[in-house]
Amino acid sequence: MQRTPRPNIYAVADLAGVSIATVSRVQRDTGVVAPRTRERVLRAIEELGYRPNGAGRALAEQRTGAIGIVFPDLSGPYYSEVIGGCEEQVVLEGRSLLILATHGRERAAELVLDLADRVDGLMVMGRTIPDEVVRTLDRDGVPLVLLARAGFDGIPAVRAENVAPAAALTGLLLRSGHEDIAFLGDPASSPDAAERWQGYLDAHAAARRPAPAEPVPVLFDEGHSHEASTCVLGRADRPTALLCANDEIALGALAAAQELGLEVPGDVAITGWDDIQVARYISPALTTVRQPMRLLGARAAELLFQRIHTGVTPAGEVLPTELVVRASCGCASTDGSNETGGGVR
Amino acid sequence: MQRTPRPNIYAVADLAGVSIATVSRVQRDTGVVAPRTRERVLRAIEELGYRPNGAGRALAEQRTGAIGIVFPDLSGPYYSEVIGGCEEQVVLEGRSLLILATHGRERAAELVLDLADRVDGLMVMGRTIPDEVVRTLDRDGVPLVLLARAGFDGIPAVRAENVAPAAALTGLLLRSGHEDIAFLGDPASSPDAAERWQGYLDAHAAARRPAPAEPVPVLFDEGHSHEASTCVLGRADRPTALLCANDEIALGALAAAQELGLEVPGDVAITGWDDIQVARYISPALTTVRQPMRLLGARAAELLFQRIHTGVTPAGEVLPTELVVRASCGCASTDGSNETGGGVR
DNA sequence: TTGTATGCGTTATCAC
DNA sequence: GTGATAACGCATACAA
Repeated sequence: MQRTPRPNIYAVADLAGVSIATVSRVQRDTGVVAPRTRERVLRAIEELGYRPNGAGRALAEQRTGAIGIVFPDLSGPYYSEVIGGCEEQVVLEGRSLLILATHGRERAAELVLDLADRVDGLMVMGRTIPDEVVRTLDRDGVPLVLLARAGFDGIPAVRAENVAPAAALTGLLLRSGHEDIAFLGDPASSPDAAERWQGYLDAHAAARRPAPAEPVPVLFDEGHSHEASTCVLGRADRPTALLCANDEIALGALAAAQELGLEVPGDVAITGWDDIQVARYISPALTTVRQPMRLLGARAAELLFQRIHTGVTPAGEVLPTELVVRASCGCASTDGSNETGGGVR
Repeated sequence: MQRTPRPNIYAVADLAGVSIATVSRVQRDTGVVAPRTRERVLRAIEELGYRPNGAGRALAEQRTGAIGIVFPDLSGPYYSEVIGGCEEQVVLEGRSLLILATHGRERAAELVLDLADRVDGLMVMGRTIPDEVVRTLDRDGVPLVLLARAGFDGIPAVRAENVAPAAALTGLLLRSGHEDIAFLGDPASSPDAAERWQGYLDAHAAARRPAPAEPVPVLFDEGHSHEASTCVLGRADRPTALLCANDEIALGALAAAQELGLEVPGDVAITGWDDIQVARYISPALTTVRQPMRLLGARAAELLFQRIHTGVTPAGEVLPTELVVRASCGCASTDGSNETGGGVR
């Protein structure tokens, strides 16, 4: 295997009979070059198939041309949608997107710090890394935008509203006569779950209902939810409604309910969050809260670029969500679909 | 905003009272350093919060520590699963993953070439870029692995079997008495679609059935399929079965059928491909071909690393798929689920 | 055990 | 218009 070394700027300069400065000028279309010289250089570039080395350029320009995004993991439609929205903006900017999933590893912080040194800016989702690490990066001058969580220390964040729609959804269930609503999700695992739990509490307080039970701490995972739900719904004093922190959890709960011979929503009402594709196809169709996942990624990227370009730190954003009432909660309006909550806050 | 420049290796060396060589040695844990010196250097690194600059390192090491993956787009569970499998391997290797979606842009080739100069190797899916560009990259010495397509010019590829399971699925429909099976998918749009169409043809030939109609060229998109399916199923001489090139297409077809008041599978049988999450939740449950999406990404990454490390070009791989027979095709066995096709070829 | 010096491939600032 | 040449930040052969 004859490793023909990739031609560098010197090879082009030699072939064209000019200096590397001129090659660079032609290549980047900066500065003035005589038409005939330009022609020669272009021919040489073409002939050698020259393309500037990324590392060399990055070093000289003091920018990598890439930005990074960090997730806890990549499973499920949510992350892929966010990535999609982000990627689109990134390409529009003529940059590249580096993605990293920490999978709850011990080394997570280390991996993120490493990534930070290969990009011009970073988007970090939820609690993938400790706040302390985020602060370190911020102080180091790495442009940062947080995702799906509140900002802090002046670091901007893009997120979707949680508390208000969670309260609205809970209120809907309460008004339908449910007195024992269980919350499935782990407030400690993500800011999203925490805020939805808060909304659940708020609704109970607003309705002057007794303080409800503790949350059932399940991960955003169908399998895990299936287990936990089987346990919760198997009890004699089982709840009459499950407010699930996302759709995957709701799916697991739905499966558990059906296996236990429980009718949904007759015996137990179930709601989710995100409005993933399955939500409207499953039977009964899932009542849920739709959040603009693509937009979440897109806006985060836009804010990041704004920050990189102007140097000023933009304010964060809270994107509106939409309550989607379907059959699974037993409170469906006549047409089985309803919208509310858009623009709250 | 006081832009404190990030400390470089010289700053650390100064503070520790050593040369940059020693700092590098300590930092990379290469070479021998006196315990006391090491201690001083580590303290300096800690104090300054030093982390080596990616571009500088990449330039000196002649490797970026990143690899890239190129997709046509990022929508749907398929791509996100492939990325997930890939990302896992990449992190295991201590590298970063760059992703790029071409979205059928004119500039696609340009974007990919640009990406190629920022990574140590590239994975390219299907027909995202012309073969000619792939060849250029290969000749330039960029380690390449193709995804979801056949290899060529000695470039390795990882893909899942298509022809055999498509033929098996078609055969199943033929044996169930279907005489007019339409193929929904565009063989020209992707190698996967092309091979599935080929399997469809093979099955007809093997059964000595008349040459079937031309494929209905719909994209891998639910909405687009919905339109096309409405048209196809609205005809008086509508087909009695639809072999859809993937599950999204099948979903669109299913919706169209139901809107037209057609029973599935009674009036029209429908099959998909991929076995995405919705497939088993929708009603009727979708008969489909499960392909190991995560594994596809993971194996491609592994092959790429093998290539990068050893320099030898590994052979490509064809991963087994699994026929999942559910209700939508009307040929379900007693338990409504069946498996076959694994390991064919 | 440590330091010096060179190279990695660009960009950009000066002279000319 | 064009060409030397100095950064850019790091790794490493070679000296000491």
